[in-house]
Amino acid sequence: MSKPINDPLAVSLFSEISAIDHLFKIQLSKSLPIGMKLSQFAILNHIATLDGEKTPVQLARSFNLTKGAITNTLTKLSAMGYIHTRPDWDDARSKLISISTAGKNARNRAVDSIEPILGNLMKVMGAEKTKSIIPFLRDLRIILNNLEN
Amino acid sequence: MSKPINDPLAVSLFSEISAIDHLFKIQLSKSLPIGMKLSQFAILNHIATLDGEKTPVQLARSFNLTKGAITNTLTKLSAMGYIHTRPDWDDARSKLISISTAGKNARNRAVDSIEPILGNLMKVMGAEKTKSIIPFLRDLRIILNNLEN
DNA sequence: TCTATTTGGTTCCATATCTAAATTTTTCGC
DNA sequence: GCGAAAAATTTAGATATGGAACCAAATAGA
Repeated sequence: MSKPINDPLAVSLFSEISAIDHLFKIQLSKSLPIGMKLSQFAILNHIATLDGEKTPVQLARSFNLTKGAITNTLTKLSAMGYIHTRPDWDDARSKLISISTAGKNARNRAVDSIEPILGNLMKVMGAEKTKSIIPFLRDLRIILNNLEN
Repeated sequence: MSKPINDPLAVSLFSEISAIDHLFKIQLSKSLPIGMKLSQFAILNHIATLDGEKTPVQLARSFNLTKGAITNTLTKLSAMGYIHTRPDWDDARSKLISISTAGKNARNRAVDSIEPILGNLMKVMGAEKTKSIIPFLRDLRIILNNLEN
């Protein structure tokens, strides 16, 4: 027999996460240098913190986006001079993306700009408490990421 | 003096939340009845769980969207017969939105369809653990929601 | 080796959202 | 009553993203 549980706990969890994500993105988008969009910052920030080279396909996997979407965003980042591109000498089909000095500066400007908000949030929420939450979120993200498509 | 902290904890927190939100929405969108979109389900689910009437402006505030965006989505929900609309007898400028039987059915179909995923997630993550996380998320959501615009 | 398949990337098109601003109608404070 | 504010709609347009078709290069296998 069917047994619809309709888990209110899961609904609460994802409702809160969805709301937080939405609200934070609103704040973040206000902090970006003019001309830079959220999708662009996400990739720029990812490359900046990883501090290495990434191929478009790797980025597509990291962000769970299609190759076309990544191509689109990388084209814009390149037009703004925020990234460098070089061939992959081991695989002529591929290319490697790295962040430029201008890209680092733009990224840092954005991060500095939201820093007050982040700092205040951490102060209110508590660093220890926050730190204890992250593993849960990471596990959840990994499980979701491994679901069959 | 300026003291850029560049809080890696906050970066981790919002990175994970963003990834979770994105991944979950992918799964959810696959579970929706054909023709129903994510933005429509979000509103439908909101009205269904609240089990009352809402004005477009209230919905716009709940979801942090513009009135235009809500009008757009409500028009589509109405065209599909998922919601009812009636005048607000106390304020002729306003109107009240409620969910229809067809809307409830469609919403329940969607929820039933993701139920296996949700159930499995809760089993893996642990109901108690999840329950202990929610207050943190709710607080964070409230703080973000109260930030100056 | 030759062929079939897979993979990295790009392009093009469709569509989902959403914002912003202008507009209409109604309400409300004074 | 009047002017300001609020509810809802309309319109125009920006953005992001998926999906499919396509090319070129790599790779597996017979």
